[in-house]
Amino acid sequence: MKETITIKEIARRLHISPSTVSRALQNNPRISPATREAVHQMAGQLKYFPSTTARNLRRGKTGVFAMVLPEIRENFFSEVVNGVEELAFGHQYTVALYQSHDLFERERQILSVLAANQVDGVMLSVAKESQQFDHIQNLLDRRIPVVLFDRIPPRIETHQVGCDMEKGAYEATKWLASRGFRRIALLNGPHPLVASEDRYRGYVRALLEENLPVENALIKRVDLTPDDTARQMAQLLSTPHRPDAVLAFNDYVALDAMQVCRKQGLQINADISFVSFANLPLTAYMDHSPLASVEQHPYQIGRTAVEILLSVTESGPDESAPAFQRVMLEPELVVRVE
Amino acid sequence: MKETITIKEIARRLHISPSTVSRALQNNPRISPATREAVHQMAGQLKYFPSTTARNLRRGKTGVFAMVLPEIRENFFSEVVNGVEELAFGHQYTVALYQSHDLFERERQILSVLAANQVDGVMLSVAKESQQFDHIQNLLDRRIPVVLFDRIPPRIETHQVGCDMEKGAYEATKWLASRGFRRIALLNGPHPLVASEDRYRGYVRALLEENLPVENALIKRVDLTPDDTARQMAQLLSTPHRPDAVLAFNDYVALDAMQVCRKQGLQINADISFVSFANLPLTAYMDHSPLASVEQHPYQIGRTAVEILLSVTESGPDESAPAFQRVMLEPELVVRVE
DNA sequence: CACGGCAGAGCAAACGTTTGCACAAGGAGT
DNA sequence: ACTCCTTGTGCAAACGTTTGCTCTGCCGTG
Repeated sequence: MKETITIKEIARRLHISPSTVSRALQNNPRISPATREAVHQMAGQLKYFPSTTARNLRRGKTGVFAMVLPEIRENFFSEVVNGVEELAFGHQYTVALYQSHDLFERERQILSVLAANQVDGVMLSVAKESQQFDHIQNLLDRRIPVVLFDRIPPRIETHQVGCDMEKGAYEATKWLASRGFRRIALLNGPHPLVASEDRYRGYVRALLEENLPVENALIKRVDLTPDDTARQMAQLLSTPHRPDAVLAFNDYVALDAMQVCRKQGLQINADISFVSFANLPLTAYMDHSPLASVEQHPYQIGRTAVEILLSVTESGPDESAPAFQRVMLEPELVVRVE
Repeated sequence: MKETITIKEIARRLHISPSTVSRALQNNPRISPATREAVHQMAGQLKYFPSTTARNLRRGKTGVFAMVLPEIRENFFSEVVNGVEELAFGHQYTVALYQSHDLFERERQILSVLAANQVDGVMLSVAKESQQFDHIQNLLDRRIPVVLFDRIPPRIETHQVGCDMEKGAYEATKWLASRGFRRIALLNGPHPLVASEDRYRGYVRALLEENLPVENALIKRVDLTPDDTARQMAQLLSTPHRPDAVLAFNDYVALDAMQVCRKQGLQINADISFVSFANLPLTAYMDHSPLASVEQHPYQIGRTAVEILLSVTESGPDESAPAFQRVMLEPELVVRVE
């Protein structure tokens, strides 16, 4: 009973042509104020909504930005999405969400769907499994703009936005040193992640500057599962001189590690202290949270990613200047008041 | 240089008609195996991907389910999204994400965009501000299926999926009573939310069953902001006989309330205990978490919402039987080991 | 009076698919 | 030899917009 009402319908009722209606709705100056007004009124009266699909087909755009990330439930990522949605919605773009669950195969599948759907842009944080990146190149070959964020694989020529974790690790380590800690351990992330290397470099740079020794026994890598974190932390504690402070890959790792310490009877922030990355809001509620955390500004990362996509989509398609944008946000060391 | 390659292109190269190509790609039995094979091969070779936009226009579908919720960063909601994405992706649907930030006006805006975009289905958890629901009815009038989840407003004739919070509150309260607590307070949510009423009824029912008095002084409503929670909790503590246990609207409220108690020198789980809703994973890391929490199975809620949408979209459009589905999941009281 | 220009509006093609119907050729049944 | 299916394919319209071009008056200028 409810016929979808189109531009043609409006035209029919007003005894004018569809093209005139279209132009009137776009406030094209070539249409007389009188007709324009009439069209707008009729459109309102009939509750006309333009068909986005038809428009997309005509314009060769979909109005969709895709967001591909490992796990939406991780606070960091949902905060990124928060920023993305905010800005994208303001510019009439739809945000399509996809989770890789940190699985390479799933990531590949997702990107191939995106290629088919011809989205206008993709924001991607790669799965920790991913070691090979043809699937990304594939999108680029199809002229779909890609912004890599946070987890940025090497050697892909495209836009990126991240937070300078080398600096974050450096500052965190320096801060620990300035508070008198001498045996600072690093509970780092898995190897494939560039973010792990960044943290490592910052950590080492700070230690050297502070004339503290860099000891292999104090540096562990975890695969980001709670089990492995527990294992590695236990190892740290079993060394002859156990660390008096730990720089953890992120808050989740820190929390898991702290559990281990507690179980071994250590008092957090007294016997051993933690600093980590991410600044989870919930740690504020804890009795013994990490002393400090490196804020990565995920909301801002999300906004920036969208800004980049908007700038390449809205402006001319090519400009013959590829000019990939690479934004590196400044981290911020947030010290908790104890 | 990279021409988008279409069905016509394949047709041209094979000297057949576009319609034949289209049918061949759909494995239509009317096409001979030979041509079908040739088409598939050519498609693969040219890396052909069908234009989803064109197809959608033709079919009058978009292949998009929209997800509208207050805040993605709230663990409960991101867990729902997790379930939604999982199932939707498996059925080749795109999940479009929108946040209302608990603002009615924003919610209205979003739903009107969705009406225009002609999404194939909407999953909605209303903003806590929303008191009036014409915007939802609007979608329904446009024949867009709507599934309301978690925050379900009254008097809207459409699909719903929620978790029985009356029962959850009842069991939580009974459990507290069984542990010997006698002055059990309720830190409830805001009035407009049906969920608040459900909790209230369950709470009262349990108290009556246990022959405990229902005291207005022990029942407070918060607007879900930390400030207000702090205010209401302080009031609870200032009553002559302060409560020995608190049933909180959700974990966030519980955590904020616990902060207040701590500041007043009360020992959590000794002087005063908490039970709440949501079962945030992070509370597991806390030294003093709520004693128990009512798990609402958000992941399952998400899956169920998508199942409903799939059932109404995939099957015939109308069947002349409106038959709205209403699913009520069983909550689960999760008791923490201390 | 002729001509150029301009304002306002319409025609029709295009975007890439899908699909009802028509069509051709061949084989089988009468 | 005639019709009548069957099988495989093509024609063309449709989905709802957008947009380059054309067309018709009309006004002002020379």
